Amino acid sequence: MAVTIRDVAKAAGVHVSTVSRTFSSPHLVNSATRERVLAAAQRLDYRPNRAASALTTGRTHNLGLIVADIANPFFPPLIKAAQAYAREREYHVFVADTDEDPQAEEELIQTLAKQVDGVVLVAPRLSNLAIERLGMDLPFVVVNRRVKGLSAVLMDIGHGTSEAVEHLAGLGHRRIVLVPGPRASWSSEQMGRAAATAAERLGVDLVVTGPNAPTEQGGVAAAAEVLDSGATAAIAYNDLVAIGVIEGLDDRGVDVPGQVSVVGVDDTVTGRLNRPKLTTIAMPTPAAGRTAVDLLLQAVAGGRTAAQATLETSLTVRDSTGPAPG
Amino acid sequence: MAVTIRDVAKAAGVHVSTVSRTFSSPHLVNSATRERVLAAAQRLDYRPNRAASALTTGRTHNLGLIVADIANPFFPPLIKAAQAYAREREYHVFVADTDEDPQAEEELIQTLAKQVDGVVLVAPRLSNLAIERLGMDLPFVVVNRRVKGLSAVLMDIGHGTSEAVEHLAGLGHRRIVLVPGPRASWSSEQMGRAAATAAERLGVDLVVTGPNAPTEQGGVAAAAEVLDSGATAAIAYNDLVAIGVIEGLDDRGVDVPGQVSVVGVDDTVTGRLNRPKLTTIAMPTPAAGRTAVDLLLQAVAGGRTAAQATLETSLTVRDSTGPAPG
DNA sequence: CCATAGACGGCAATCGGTTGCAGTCAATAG
DNA sequence: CTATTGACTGCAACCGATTGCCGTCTATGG
Repeated sequence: MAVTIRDVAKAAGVHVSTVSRTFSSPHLVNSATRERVLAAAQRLDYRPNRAASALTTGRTHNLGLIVADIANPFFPPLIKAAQAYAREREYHVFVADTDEDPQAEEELIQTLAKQVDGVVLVAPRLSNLAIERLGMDLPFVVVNRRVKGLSAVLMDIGHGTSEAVEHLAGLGHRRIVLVPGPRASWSSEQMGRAAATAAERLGVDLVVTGPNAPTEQGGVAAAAEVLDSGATAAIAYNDLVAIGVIEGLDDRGVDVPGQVSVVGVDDTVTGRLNRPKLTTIAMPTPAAGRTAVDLLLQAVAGGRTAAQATLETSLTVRDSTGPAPG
Repeated sequence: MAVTIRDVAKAAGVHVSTVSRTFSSPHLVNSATRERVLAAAQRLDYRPNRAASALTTGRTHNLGLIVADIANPFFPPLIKAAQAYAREREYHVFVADTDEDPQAEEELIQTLAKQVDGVVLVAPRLSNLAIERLGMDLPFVVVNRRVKGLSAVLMDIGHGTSEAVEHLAGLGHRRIVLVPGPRASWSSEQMGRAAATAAERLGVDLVVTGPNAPTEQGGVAAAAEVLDSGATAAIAYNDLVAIGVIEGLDDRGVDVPGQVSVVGVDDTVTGRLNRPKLTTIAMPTPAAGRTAVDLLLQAVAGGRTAAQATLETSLTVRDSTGPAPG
């Protein structure tokens, strides 16, 4: 039914192995022969059967991309970029979603393992130990996490956080409250550290609340704490939390940015379109997606090199921050 | 290296064909034998190689899901649901993104064709003819489009649109402006028709502007036309456009919903978190994703049955609509 | 003019499962 | 007691592409 390598071989008057070589190692076949084969392939609209080649070579030309929640606005730009970049390199991407469940994550990896050449894990929920173990069988790249022996892409929230603190201090804020995410989050930690350093350097007070759910509700709930802290500016774990905080403050009749300034993290569409437009620490998610695929393909092709890439973040100032009141 | 069917056969003391049958047609093997095989498989942590089975059966157990733009907030919930539903049925999903380019779409389908059992096309940009042609080789399901001979999932925007018009008329608006999307959009057409019918029935004026880009910018640009129309309420092509319209009106000092009411379409997070919270026609995107996969698997398993599923939309009232001024 | 290296391309085994066919064995009918 | 049937299970030929090995042919050096 479908056109196979044999049909092409017959049409070009050569052996199947020659056809195979024309595609996988062209330098091994005489250019005249090659032309003939390519012409026949073209004419018959031949397309190699990847399953067959996967069987012999062990390379599927597929990658897995595992995220916590596709619908969380943080992920789509990363998925989009990773997928486009992979496609340019003749790889297809399975996208899967764990619904934030570590066990689902592990099962997913297991079933995916045989069908992909490698997997990108974005902000995995699994324990390091589990990931290391899985990493022995299959190349992995982790994003926003550090796991011994695996390549990693880290979005360094530290720099952006410092910028945010400087920005707020520059606007006259003397007391800033940090509204972190879930307790175990790597980026929450990074933010805390960077904010503390910057605050000390600039002589402003830093208060930390939380932990909070990384959602709008989490932000709404945190609004009370923000007010109690006596701070005039808040840096939230991500844009959703920031929006929640703004909403919670609004419910209490507190104006943003008039009375309290709020900074988000991620630079999602949602934040960009929010009103007031969110000042936010932009995460280079498309670059992270591309870099992750890049490192993964290196690991697939090359050897056990565990490379690290650190991507910078920076502050994007919009309308949710303003001069300190008074 | 990896555990194969032969290892399991050896461990269980049976022939490979028996192992194969224990998995693919259990009823053909004696239950005692089956137990033994399963135990051995379990012990060795055997996982079938899908590439191998794809080679003989022609079934890859993979599906393709093609959307215009992963980062457009309309798609992620659909992708998420489709993927989860497919996984329950032991299918994996390749997600790919055409960047709104019909040619990329066609190429993508071509390269994907050999590696999937079927493809879901969401709001394809290709011509019907091209899709029909491709559909001869591979099962397809189209979402929000009708193509002869193919299964389709339609989100009937008509009902939601009528509700929106009724809602606005009930609030005293006598003149409503429709802010449609791109000229060729199927749903724009549906909306136009439904809005006209409802408006006539209720005796309110309906003005149509556009066409507009389906983005925030498109909405901002359309704000002037909205004002010129003299309408006190607008129904936009989607949430992004609605947000743009609100922003454009705000720039001109027009209050929403005080002076003009605005209704969006899609019910995206972005709209939900907008301020004012968007009144919107909710699209059942997760259900559409599931239904599409469902119909696709039917087409894959069964025959050439072209089923149609129509999903209803309905109005979700929030804060961007209010009583007509005056 | 002959030996030899190098370039090319054919041969066939192989990857891991699947499946039509046939053989074995015990139970049942006659 | 024998023929027949049905339930299992083994055998081996595939699926489509890859690749190590080897033979052939030509060009080149001595």
